[in-house]
Amino acid sequence: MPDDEHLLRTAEEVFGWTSLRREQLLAMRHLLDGRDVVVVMPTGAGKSAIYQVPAILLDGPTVVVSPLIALQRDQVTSLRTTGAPAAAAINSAQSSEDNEEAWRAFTEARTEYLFLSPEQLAKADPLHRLHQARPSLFVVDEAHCVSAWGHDFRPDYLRLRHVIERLGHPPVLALTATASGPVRADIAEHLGLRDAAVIVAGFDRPNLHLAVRFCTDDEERRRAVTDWVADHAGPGLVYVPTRKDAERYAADLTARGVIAAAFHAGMKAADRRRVQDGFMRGDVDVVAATSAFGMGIDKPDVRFVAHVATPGSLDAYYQEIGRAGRDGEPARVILFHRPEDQGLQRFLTTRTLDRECVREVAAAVRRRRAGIAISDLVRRLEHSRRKVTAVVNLLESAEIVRTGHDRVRYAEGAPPPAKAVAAVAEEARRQENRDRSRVEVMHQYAETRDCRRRFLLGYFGQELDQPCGHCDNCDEGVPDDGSEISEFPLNSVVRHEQWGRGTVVHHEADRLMVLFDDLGYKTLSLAAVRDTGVLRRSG
DNA sequence: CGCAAATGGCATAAGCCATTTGCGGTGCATTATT
Repeated sequence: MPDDEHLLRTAEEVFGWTSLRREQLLAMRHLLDGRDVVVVMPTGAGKSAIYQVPAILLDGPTVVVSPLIALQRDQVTSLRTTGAPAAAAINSAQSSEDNEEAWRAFTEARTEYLFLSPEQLAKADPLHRLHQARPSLFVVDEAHCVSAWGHDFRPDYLRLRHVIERLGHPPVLALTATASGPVRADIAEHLGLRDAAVIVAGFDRPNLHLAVRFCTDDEERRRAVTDWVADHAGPGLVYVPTRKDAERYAADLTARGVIAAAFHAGMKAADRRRVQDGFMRGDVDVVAATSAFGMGIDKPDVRFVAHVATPGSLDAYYQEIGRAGRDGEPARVILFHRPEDQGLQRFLTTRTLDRECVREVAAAVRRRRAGIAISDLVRRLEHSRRKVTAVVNLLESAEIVRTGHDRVRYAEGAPPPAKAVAAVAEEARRQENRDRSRVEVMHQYAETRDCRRRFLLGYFGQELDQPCGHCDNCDEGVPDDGSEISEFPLNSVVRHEQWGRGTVVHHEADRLMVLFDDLGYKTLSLAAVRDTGVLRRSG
């Protein structure tokens, strides 16, 4: 029987789905063929189905890496309402008895879907048990976390490629709702995907009206935001840059008669749950939140998402505004912008490299000819696990060390530890520059006079040849000054004499924005480019 | 980098100004104490 029929029949018999979307079917077919797949698809479009169905047809259990325990729980619960085989999660929120029982069921092949954090997979024992169960499918859910968090906050995300290799590289599926070109490449690279099929559904959300309001000082902005929110029907979200602002905006809004609550990672778990449940039920109308709020929130009727200050990248911004208007009804997206906000983002993207720690890790690895496990490094050195892991990751991308299936070894011919520090610092600097350039693009979105949707979609590699007619700049009338720059069309590959290879991502008046492979995003003046001839098309 | 809180200097004293200092976002897992 052909794959499609198998898939469709399983989808209907087990899950009750009478049809599958073209992209879903395509991704599933690749997985059955043993191919790695990256899928970028909006929330609610049925991303989970892409692994849930083939999991049943493939002989062996499915491992799902999920960033939040709450998400793991949601997935297990939702699978249990279907006719699918057993699902379980293993994490620190469960008792060790429950975890042990889950492992037993899994290794005895009584469980089809197992949900885990990347941190679980960084431990030797869980990895060993996983290996024994011979999983036939490896899924990374919310895969943008690999790129967004793996480089510093949750470095075990960058260790997943070794986990995948250890498991014999079963077909890997990376799922996310938001990923620009470089983020997709980052995901594929750091998961060690081989010739992955990349399936990207459209990014456009035409029902969202996009706007930016410029504010000169903080007090003016507070008034503008509270006025605006009080004037607009919820449910809505107000994203703020700090925990303190979350509290303050929630209080200000409450004083204005809005049923509002704060949400940030500094709150007690019980309070967070209360706010989230209240928002889902409709008891809380507006949540003033830091970036902690949102993953796993799938509320269809969010009528607005307002931002106090720009987040660190358009990727993050798109992720956050994507929570508006999922029901397809009109929703408003507005950014209350102050150029000074960039300061915080610059601070947050600054990587303070502990050179001494790098030297110690490098030296410790080098002493062990046979290699050393990260957990042993942590035991020997006076640094946190997170820090040691992040340093190993940096050493690895600077090609000072290599990782086998469980140990880190010094690379043959690599410079000694004292010199390795410089190479690592260089690598860290490159990453910082890329992050900074993304902060800069976010800033340019806020200041653009072009159609905002065109800017946003261009960033994600999707061309919009007409102004959208549904953003503040279009409402004002986008100057039609031939922003087509014919010699460097959108998405064309270019080469700069100093900066190397890049891709054109945006045109505006007499400027073009190019994403360089090594440097990140840069804005170039067309006049200067024409005069000097430093930029050429290449392919 | 930008902002707010803390500190310090002035000196009839209290409070005002200038300067310095500290802080700023995401979660997992683990472990020692109530």
